[in-house]
Amino acid sequence: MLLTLRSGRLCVLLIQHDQPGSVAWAEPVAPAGPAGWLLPGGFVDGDEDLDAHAARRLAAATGVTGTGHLEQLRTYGGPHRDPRPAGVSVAYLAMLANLPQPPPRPHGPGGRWWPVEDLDTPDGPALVFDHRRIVVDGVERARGKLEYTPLAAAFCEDEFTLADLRRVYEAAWGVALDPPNFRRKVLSTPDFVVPLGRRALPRGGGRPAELYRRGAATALHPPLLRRSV
Amino acid sequence: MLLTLRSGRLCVLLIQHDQPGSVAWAEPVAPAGPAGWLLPGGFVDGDEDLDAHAARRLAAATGVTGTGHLEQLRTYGGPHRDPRPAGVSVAYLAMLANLPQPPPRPHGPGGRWWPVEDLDTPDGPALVFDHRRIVVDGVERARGKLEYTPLAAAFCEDEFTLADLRRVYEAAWGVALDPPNFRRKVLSTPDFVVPLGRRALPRGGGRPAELYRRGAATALHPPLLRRSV
DNA sequence: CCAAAAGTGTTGTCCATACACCCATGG
DNA sequence: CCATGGGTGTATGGACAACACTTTTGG
Repeated sequence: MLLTLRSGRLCVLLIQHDQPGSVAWAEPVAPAGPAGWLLPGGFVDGDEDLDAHAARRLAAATGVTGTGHLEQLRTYGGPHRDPRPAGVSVAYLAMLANLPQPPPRPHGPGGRWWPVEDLDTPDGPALVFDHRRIVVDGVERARGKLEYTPLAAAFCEDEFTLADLRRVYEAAWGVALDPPNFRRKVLSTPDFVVPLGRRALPRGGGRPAELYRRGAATALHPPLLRRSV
Repeated sequence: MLLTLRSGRLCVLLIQHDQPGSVAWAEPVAPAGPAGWLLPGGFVDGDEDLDAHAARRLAAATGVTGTGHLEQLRTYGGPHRDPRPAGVSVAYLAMLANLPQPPPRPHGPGGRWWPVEDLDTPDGPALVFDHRRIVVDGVERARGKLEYTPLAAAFCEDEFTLADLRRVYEAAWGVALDPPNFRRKVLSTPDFVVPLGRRALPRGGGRPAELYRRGAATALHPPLLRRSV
């Protein structure tokens, strides 16, 4: 399951489920079930480490290697989940910087980025099998992890401004954050970001922002809590 | 993977791995590898929901049904993890109130509760395969979830005092908490605990404590953060 | 000069910590 | 009466939200 930020909205990559064939990084099932959208996925050959397998797939699919973030989400299993041979699905969650436009589709069913907020609207995609549940779990995981890990940087390019980082939180949480306070909070969290001493190119009015890259922290102390209740 | 609190210490249930046979709730592998300790586990028959399967196993193993907490931890897979036929292991994590003494062992290899703090000491158990990694992951998951979920109540009996609850945090985190402040924090978190209006039996000096049961909250707002840094 | 975005300063409020103190029980 | 543990009150310090203000760019 791939998450990214596009036009200030948190988006998930879905594959149209209505024709046979496969794309470079996805092996959707043959069109036995109802039409709809599903998550890209495939099968493990059996004797490979799960994390390594997922990383290899992700790299093959997107070309992204060093950047972003990839982690295991959860394992879904049991009967009545999809018409494939009974078994379990180990879902992985990837967070990536804005990929170049719609993803490549050499041949086979089309894929596109869907804003997660559109999933439950009439115009949104209908997810087949238990994939809606997986997407909900993944989005909730990402939203939660933004609070206490430096995950937000995975949604940014290697060099980013604090406004870029703030927009990740705003998009994922659907809130507006106060820029001055956000800046102080991030800079006061040790090893969250590292200043590069350079500035971004100005773009249409406004003072150019300083550039940062991700720091070495694996957890945020203190966490950056979302205003709840 | 079963966690509980025994004598104020966080403990994990391990099975001795040195003789064939099986116990009611565990099916350890035949003694092909080195001697040591492993987590109880078994095999899924294929067509059952993973969560339901884990819950059924847990109930069969301990007799515990309504209380405690059970959740999926992570899936571990790939080669070189253990001599069993290649495949993946879906680890589940259960948190339970103090079970009656060492767990039952009708026949087969022995099991016992090990304090997690002893795992890396010379006197501690040597874990085989990748089970040490699983235990570390599970303990860390439990420690983290105490902060932002009402998980601590799962380690207590159905009716408990705030001191019982506090001792869960103290054991899991290895810190001492200030009883007055802990009390205020818990009571000010909506739906964390519900007062019963009764008191526990006094036990050897000291004022009897009020009794509580778990509330309906699924997440703590605000979280009960451990003092870090 | 004006608008827009980045960044700094300031202040009031809230909350957690630390600790003094009171309550209820057993010996 | 004392020791022990449960429960309440309270002052102080730190953190954060809100917002005024300065800086630096494009038009």
